[in-house]
Amino acid sequence: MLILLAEDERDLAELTIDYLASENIECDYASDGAMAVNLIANNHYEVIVLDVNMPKLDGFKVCQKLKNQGNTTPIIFLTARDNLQDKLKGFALGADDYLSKPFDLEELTARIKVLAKRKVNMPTSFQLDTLSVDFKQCLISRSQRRLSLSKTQWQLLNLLVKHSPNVVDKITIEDEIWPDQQPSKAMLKTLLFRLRKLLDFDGETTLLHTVRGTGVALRVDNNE
Amino acid sequence: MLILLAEDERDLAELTIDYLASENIECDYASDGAMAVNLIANNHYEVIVLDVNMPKLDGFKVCQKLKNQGNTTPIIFLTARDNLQDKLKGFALGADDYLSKPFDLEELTARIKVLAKRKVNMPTSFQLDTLSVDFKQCLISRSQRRLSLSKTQWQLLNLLVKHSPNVVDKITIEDEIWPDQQPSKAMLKTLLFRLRKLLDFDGETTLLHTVRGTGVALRVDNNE
DNA sequence: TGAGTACGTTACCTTTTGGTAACCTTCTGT
DNA sequence: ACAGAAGGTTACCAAAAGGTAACGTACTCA
Repeated sequence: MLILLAEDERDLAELTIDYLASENIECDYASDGAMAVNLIANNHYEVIVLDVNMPKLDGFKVCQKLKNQGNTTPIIFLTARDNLQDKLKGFALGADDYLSKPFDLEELTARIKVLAKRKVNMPTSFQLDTLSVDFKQCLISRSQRRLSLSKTQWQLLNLLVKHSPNVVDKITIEDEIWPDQQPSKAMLKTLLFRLRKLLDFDGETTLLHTVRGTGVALRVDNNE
Repeated sequence: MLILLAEDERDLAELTIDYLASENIECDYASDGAMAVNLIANNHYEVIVLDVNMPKLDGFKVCQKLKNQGNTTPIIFLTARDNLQDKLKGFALGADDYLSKPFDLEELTARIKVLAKRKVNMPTSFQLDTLSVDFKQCLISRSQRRLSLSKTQWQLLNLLVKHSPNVVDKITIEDEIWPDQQPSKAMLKTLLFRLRKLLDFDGETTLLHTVRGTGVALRVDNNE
């Protein structure tokens, strides 16, 4: 699970990030409001933890901005002051939860998990040529024909879809699918081969294009 | 908006009810856990506020009971003790929020409103193919045939219904059903096997679909 | 107290997978 | 044109995932 932590006290942030990591919650980190807005614009977080007091843009402003953009990611505010007015302001702005510092890391974790559990959205379906994919349902078909992918194949496809029609380079793929350590170079070759066999059969247009020396792209390519 | 307040201190309860009324939140009131369970069975509340310390059945027990029945109404715990262990226990049981006494009525109001807002109104009944389920009454049948599920089976079914027709990840299921500690991996297998035996018998369409490497989905799947 | 149920565990078997090596084929720089 | 590199294809095997059955313990309820 990936969340965003926006908090200007570095020590506290570091401590928090370490603790959350041990609970399998990965953190992106912003040390001020502007950075937070930026990260949020470019990433998908399951929960956003916002310190109220931050340089550049305070937590309230960040929250307001998100809500104005129609962003519905759950937000937890952190505040140094145990100030009722602040809390109410936070809730009025659409906060989903509120913690006063000092807080227990375990409690933060519990609250993050509660919020994450109820959220849903992700890019769910994708169409390209005669290929259609629904990641939520884990359904995929090419020209009406239902296909069945293995877990790793889904991962790879997901990556390709996310970047389509751009090229995803081999390193990126390897890091994503085998985060622990490098597989033999043959592995990717084989994985790709197997996925290709499933997607690009018979008379179908080729969708999985190798870019020699770089990586792979998922797209329709009329002239080649 | 109608909520349930379960709290054994009459004075506090009265005060709270009055205040909430001024905010257009109507309260049903239970002075002990057993009464709370009773009221919940016969009414529909948008939020349930549970005191942890109550005669008959304490707040935790009430919560557990609800979750076992597949009830998903948001729950806020109240506790006299500002005790982290209690909080964590509450969250583990599926609490959505937690307030320590003494609390500000305005804060309680704010939190109630937050929870009510995002409530997704789990439909009380669900139909799919020849399967029909009524969560409120805990009734389930397939092709007119009445089935009887255990509480864990209800929990699982509830989860599956909530996500249907999407795939529910094995991890999600395990976290939901055995929040405390990881069961042996065989447990889910067996649970699923048993539920499947109940739901997908004889000539009925398969509704419980395993997605290898990922999880399970409850849906009709015509072409596979 | 005793039958019945729920549920955790273990064991066994089948199917699917993920990794590897070996061997082609195509491309590229010199 | 040729050597090497990059990529494609295949076959093989061990491990993982899943389905099924059976067993024992604990709990429930009369």
